[in-house]
Amino acid sequence: MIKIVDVAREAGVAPSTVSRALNNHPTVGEEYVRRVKVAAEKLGYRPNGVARSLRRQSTDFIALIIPDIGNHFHTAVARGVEDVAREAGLSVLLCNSDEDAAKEATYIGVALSEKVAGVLLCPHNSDSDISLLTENSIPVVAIDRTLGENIDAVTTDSVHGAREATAHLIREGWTRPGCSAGPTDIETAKWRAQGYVEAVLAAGGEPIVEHGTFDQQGGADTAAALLDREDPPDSLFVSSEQMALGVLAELKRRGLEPGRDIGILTFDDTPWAQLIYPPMTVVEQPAYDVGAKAARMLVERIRGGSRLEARQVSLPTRLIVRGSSLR
Amino acid sequence: MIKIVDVAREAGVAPSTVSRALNNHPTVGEEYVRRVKVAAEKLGYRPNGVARSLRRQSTDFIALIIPDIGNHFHTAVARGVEDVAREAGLSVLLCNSDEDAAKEATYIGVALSEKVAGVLLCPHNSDSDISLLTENSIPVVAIDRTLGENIDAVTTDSVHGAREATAHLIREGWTRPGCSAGPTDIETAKWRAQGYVEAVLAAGGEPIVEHGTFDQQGGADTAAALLDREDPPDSLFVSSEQMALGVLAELKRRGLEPGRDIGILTFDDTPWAQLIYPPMTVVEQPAYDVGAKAARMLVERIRGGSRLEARQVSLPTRLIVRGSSLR
DNA sequence: TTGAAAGCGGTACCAA
DNA sequence: TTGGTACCGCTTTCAA
Repeated sequence: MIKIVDVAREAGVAPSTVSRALNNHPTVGEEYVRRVKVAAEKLGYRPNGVARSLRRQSTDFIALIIPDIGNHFHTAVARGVEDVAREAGLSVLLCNSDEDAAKEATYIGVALSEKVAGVLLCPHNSDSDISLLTENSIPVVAIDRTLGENIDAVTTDSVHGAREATAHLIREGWTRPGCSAGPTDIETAKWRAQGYVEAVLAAGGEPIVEHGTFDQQGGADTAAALLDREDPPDSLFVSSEQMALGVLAELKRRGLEPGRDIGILTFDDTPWAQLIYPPMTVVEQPAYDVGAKAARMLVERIRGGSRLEARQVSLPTRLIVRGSSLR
Repeated sequence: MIKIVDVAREAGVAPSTVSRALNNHPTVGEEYVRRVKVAAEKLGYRPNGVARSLRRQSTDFIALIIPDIGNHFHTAVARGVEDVAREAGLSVLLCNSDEDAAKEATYIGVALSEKVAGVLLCPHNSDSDISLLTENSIPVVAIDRTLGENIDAVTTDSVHGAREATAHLIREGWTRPGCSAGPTDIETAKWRAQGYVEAVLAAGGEPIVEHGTFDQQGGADTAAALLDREDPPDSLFVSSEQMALGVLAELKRRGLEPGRDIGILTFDDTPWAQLIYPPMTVVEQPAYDVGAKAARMLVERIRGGSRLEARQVSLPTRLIVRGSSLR
C-alpha cells in the first residue's frame, strides 16, 4: 500500500507538501504540484480515507436510517438521497430500522461511533432519542416524520393529501368511507387518519377508522375488520401502498371489485397502480424529492450551517384519480 | 468526547488495559474488567470507530454496489444483505451504479479508499475491473452476475428458469413465443435469452429476440418492435420485472389482453403480479436469499477464509403459473 | 512557499 | 497479567 511518504520521497518533497498539493491547497508552487501529481500517479497512490477521517475528525459518510428499504416509498427516498450524496462526494450507510426502536438506537450508536458527517432519520416516532447525535454536533434531518421543532425535517403534506382524497370519495358519491389506518404511534399514520376524519366530519359523516400495521398484513387485517362491521363502509381510504396490497388481496378474497362494489384509494403511487384493474386512485408523494431535498439540507448543515434556523419543509401531495375510486 | 485515556484515568488503569477489557480480551483480571466497564459506563464512553479502523487496518463496512436500488430485485437483495450484515456487526454502504461502468469504478475506488472489509458487486458485465480490490486483498462476492471463475458468485439459474418458462408457453399452445430481452452486454439478460432460444429450438420453432434496456422503456420498446413485425409473435417471454411494466403498458395501449390475445410471462415475482388482471405468470427468483447468501459468503471471506476455493452458487428459480400465460 | 513534527484515538507489541 | 509506548496514515500548525 503506497502512502503519502512514498509519494513524498518519489517527488523529492515533504509529506505535508504532498498532502497540500493533492488537496489543491492554493499555497503550493505549480512545479511542486506537478511533480507530486506525477509521482502519485506513477506509484498508483490512493489516499487512505480512514486516516484522513481520523485526522480531520469527520468522515464522508451519512447514515440513512429508514424503516424498510423494501417499502416502495423508502426505496425512492433512498434513491434521491444517494444521488445527491454522490454528487456531494458522500457515501450512504444503509440502515433498516424495521420500525423497531432498539434497532434504530443501535444504528444511531453506529452513526456516532463511525463519526458520520450527518444522519437522515425516518424516526419510528417523535420520541426517538437523537440526543447522542445532537450532543455531538452531528447534524440530523428527519425524513417523512418530524423530530420536534428544533430538527430539520422534510415531510409530505399527509393531512391535506388524506383530506383531499377522502373528499374525492365523498364527491364521487360514496356515502360511508372507512379508513385503513397505520399504527397510532407513527406520525404519518396519524396525519393521514386525521385528514380522513376531517373530511368525513366536514361532510357530516361518521368516521370509521381501523388501525393496523403499516404493511400488507395490516392492510388485510384492517380491511377485514372494517368489512365485518355491522355497518360496513362502502369505500376505503388506505393509508399506505403496502397496506393497499393487503386490502386488495382481502377484497379479492371476498369477491369485491374496486370501483364497482367498493370505492378505494391509497397513499403512494406505484408502477403497478395503473396496471391493475381497475387502475388505482392514489395520493402521490414525491418520494424521490423528499430524499433528495433532505439530503441537500443535510449537506448544507454539514458544510457548516449549524447556526441556521431549523427548517421544516412539507412537500405537496397530488391526487391522481384513476378507476378504483369512481362510482 | 470521552476517549480511552479518560476511562483509564477514571478506572486507575492503563489505556491498553481499558482497550483489552472492553474488547473482552481473555487476559484481563475480572476485577479490572469490572472497574473499566463501570468507568466507561459512568463517563458514557463510546469507542471511536475511525481510530480503531485505522489501527486495525480494517473497517466494519461492506460496500453493496448494485445497478439500482429502485429495481425490485435489487431492493430485495439489499434487504437480505443488510439483515445478514447487521447480524455480523457490519454496516452496509449503498452504491447505485446505474449499469454505468464509470460510476461502478468510482465506487470501487471509494471502497478501496475507505478500506471496506468487503465488497458485494452486481457487475455491469464480466469485464468490470475489480483488480484494485483483489490486489489489495479486499474480498469480493459477485451478485446476480459472475466475475470469472476465481471470484465467489451467487446467481440464480436464469437459463433454466427462462427455458422452463418458454416451454410452458409452448405447452400452453402458444405457437410463436417472442422474447423481450435485456441488453446484450448484461450476463443475466444473455442467460435468459439463451434459455428462451433453447426452449424454442427444442420445440422446432423460430426464436424471435428483441433486445432493449433493462427498464420500463426497454420493455415498451421491445414489445413494440416485436408486435410491429410482419410475423409477430403470439406470446412473450419478458426478461425482467421492470421491462414487464413497459410491456404491459404497451399491450394496454394496443388493447391486447394477456392470456387472451397474447400470452405473457416475466422474470421476477412482485407484490403486484397477482393483483393485475389477469395475474402474471412469473419466474420467481429468490432475491432476498441471493443477498443473504452472498453476504454470508462475504462474511466468511472477511473472517479469514481467503484461502478457500472460489465458490459459484446458483440458486433455483421457480415458475409460478398464473393467468397471463394461459391460453 | 516549504518542511518538520505533533497529534487524531485506539491497539498491540514489548517489557516489567 | 498489566503498563508504557510506538504506530496506523494523514492533516495542520508552527517554524524556517
